[in-house]
Amino acid sequence: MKSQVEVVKRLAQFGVKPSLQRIAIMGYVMDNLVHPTVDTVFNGLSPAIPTLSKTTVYNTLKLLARQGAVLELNIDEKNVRYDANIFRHAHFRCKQCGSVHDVPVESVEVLTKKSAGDLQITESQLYYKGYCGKCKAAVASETSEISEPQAAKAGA
Amino acid sequence: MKSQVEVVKRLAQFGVKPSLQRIAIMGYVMDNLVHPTVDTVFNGLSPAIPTLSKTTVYNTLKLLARQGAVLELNIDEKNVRYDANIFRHAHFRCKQCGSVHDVPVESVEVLTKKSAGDLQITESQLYYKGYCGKCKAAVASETSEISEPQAAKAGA
DNA sequence: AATCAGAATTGTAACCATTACAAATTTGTG
DNA sequence: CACAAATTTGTAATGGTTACAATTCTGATT
Repeated sequence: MKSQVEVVKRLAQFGVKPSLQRIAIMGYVMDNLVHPTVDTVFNGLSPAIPTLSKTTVYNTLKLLARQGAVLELNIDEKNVRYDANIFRHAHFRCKQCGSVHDVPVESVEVLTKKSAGDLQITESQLYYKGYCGKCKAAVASETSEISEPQAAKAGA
Repeated sequence: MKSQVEVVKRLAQFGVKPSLQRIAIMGYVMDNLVHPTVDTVFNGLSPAIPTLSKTTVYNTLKLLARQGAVLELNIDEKNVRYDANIFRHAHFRCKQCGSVHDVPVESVEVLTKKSAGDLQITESQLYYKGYCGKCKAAVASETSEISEPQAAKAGA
């Protein structure tokens, strides 16, 4: 549980004026580094802030992303995901269970801001896809076994 | 204009049975390497194939992507984009005009398939964002005009 | 050629994440 | 306290994508 002070500090650092909702949302994302979606954040805070509107969650996360206080991930083709870890790192999404994991980037220079030709680069994202530890085994056995074409879906 | 033979060859190479629509769609994407959206492909082919259904374009492009005959780009948060250039390269999207450009990847090893810890990586995408040559100048003059309190902070 | 099964295509109707918008509430300031 | 600006809220669209059932096409067999 991040202290309120740390959360407000993050907001201030990126020029976001604090409010009850903004502190709660920023705090939630800082506490839950599992790359939550808007719905996840909303459902997580809704009990504590019953008046919270989903529109506020949308707007606030967009604001935080615009100001650089959080990262906006488009690795999930369904929903946008948010990441309070703003240090340089890559992301991995499991094609089976949909979970998103952090991946350290060893060759940092590839992601560094720079100009390529006449393109002025301001941001970059490195996305990996594949199968996470839990799903790897299940998928492997599925494809190697002859039986059930669809049925075997091993509890993920 | 790619020859029909080349298009059919691409389909065969990735195990896609050819049909009038599939050849047209695969051909369009091979001819138009500007990372077209589903709508662009549909509008481009619609005059020549008046009976074409947008659902077919959706289904076919998804099929081609699943088989590896084209790349599916999620760099545009609005629409999925498709790329017939399946050689390893990165992409850049202009935050102003939305155009998507190819970017050669100098450090190829970062994008190579591998296993990171217990993650089995099968695909990767490197996305850059910023301002293209055309928009760079316009945006620069905009922000430098009168010093705005917001612009200074958001620069990061 | 006629038939028939499976595959591919089509069109319509949903789905659902996201945004637009206007009203209501809160906040800061004199 | 009062007023203006900023923030939050709820509802109503928007629009890309998918589900689904009906139709059409393909290709093998007779």
